[in-house]
Amino acid sequence: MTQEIKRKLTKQKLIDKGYELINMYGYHAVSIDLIIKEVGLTKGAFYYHFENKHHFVSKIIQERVEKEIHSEFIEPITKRGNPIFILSDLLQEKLINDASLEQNLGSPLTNMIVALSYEHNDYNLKGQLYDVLDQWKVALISLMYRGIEDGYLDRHINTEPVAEFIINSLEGVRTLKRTTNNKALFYNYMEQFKNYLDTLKPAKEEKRYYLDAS
Amino acid sequence: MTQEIKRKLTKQKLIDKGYELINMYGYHAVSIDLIIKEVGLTKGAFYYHFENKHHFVSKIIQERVEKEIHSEFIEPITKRGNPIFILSDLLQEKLINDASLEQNLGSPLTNMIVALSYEHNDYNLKGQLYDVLDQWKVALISLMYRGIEDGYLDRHINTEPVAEFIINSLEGVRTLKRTTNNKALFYNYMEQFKNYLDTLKPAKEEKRYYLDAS
DNA sequence: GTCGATACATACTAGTTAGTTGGTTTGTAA
DNA sequence: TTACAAACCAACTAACTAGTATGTATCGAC
Repeated sequence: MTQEIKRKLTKQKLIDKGYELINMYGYHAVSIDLIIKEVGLTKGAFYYHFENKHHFVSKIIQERVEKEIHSEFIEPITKRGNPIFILSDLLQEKLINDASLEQNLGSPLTNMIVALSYEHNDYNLKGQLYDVLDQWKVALISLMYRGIEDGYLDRHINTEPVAEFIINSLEGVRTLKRTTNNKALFYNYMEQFKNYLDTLKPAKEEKRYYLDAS
Repeated sequence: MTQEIKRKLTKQKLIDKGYELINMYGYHAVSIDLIIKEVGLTKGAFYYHFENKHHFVSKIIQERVEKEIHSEFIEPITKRGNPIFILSDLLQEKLINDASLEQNLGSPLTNMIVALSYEHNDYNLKGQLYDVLDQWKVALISLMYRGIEDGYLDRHINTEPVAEFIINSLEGVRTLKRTTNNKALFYNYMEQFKNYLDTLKPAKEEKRYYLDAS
């Protein structure tokens, strides 16, 4: 048992440091030599746990990138409620309040996509990354369907384009944040993101009549 | 004269091939050896024209990335007219109609940002990339101010957040397009982008009263 | 306590990397 | 025509790269 724990700990240390460095500098800019030096291990340890560098980054994607999208952006929207509030609260939390969420490193998912989309490998890295995006999209669509059922969203919205637009804009702003320390970028984004979400509200024809009558 | 032309031609060939390869595979994945092999030149030629690889990519940014943002996204919006039509027409053209615009290579600007933001170098690459974004933003803000003057846009919109949101979402969708061949991603984006632009219209209180009265 | 497997460490290889050095051709100005 | 410089070529280097081969300490089952 002790042995198994130590093994998993070592493997995790490599994955964590690899994730950290690759997310900052990029897959090709980070050598295995650097990673093992940073965690105080050796080549033997690395290649005992991973077949090669592609396999390594594949594990990073599934152990860190995918899980973080799940815990940070999928799990929090897997509930009932007003999607407009759920989403704006979530992004407020992640972009504004949560300073621990990497502020200038962009989005790990996009970083990997840019670095690995045209990489020849045996692990279908591109497909892995696409799947993460797809799961995220599905979660957003589900959220919206519940929102429609409960009358929070207009019945006529196209859920898939909306889900994609949310992901696109969020991944975009996080990525461009890499060029600047200006926190206003996230504040400004939140403002416009909320404006966009408002377009999803039901067209309140009845309510408007009511208001106009008063 | 012949000599000067040939010199500039050689330099341009290196820049063009470097841009093409780096945009696809990334800065660190593309070696100088590969580039010169592809254009049929040698190390001597490369280092006659460029101090080093960082200087090379710096030139690529200013000769290709920056100029393309200008000609593709800044120059076309430097005119009077309804910003909502100008912008949706432009993106329709670039994302849907113009098949020649690289379809699955993402945005060269974002690609460079992801690859070079944390690169130690003597050429302020990060600042170069930030400046391109900033020029783009300024052009969008100017477009919106003209649109406000002419009554196409609401006087109360925050032009800077709106400009940033447009850039964020567009760079986002182009980047995520790297994971898939599905053209629907761009179609869906256009749909929601237009919905977002509609939020910038003037709040037609008079008109609503008029319509309600009819 | 022995013994084999586990979890590494050490030392190495072959290929690649950015960059350098010195030479060669070619245009051009006198 | 000569002479010089611009534009390039060819061969090299030192450092780094991913990956391998082999050795070793420690753990746990018996």
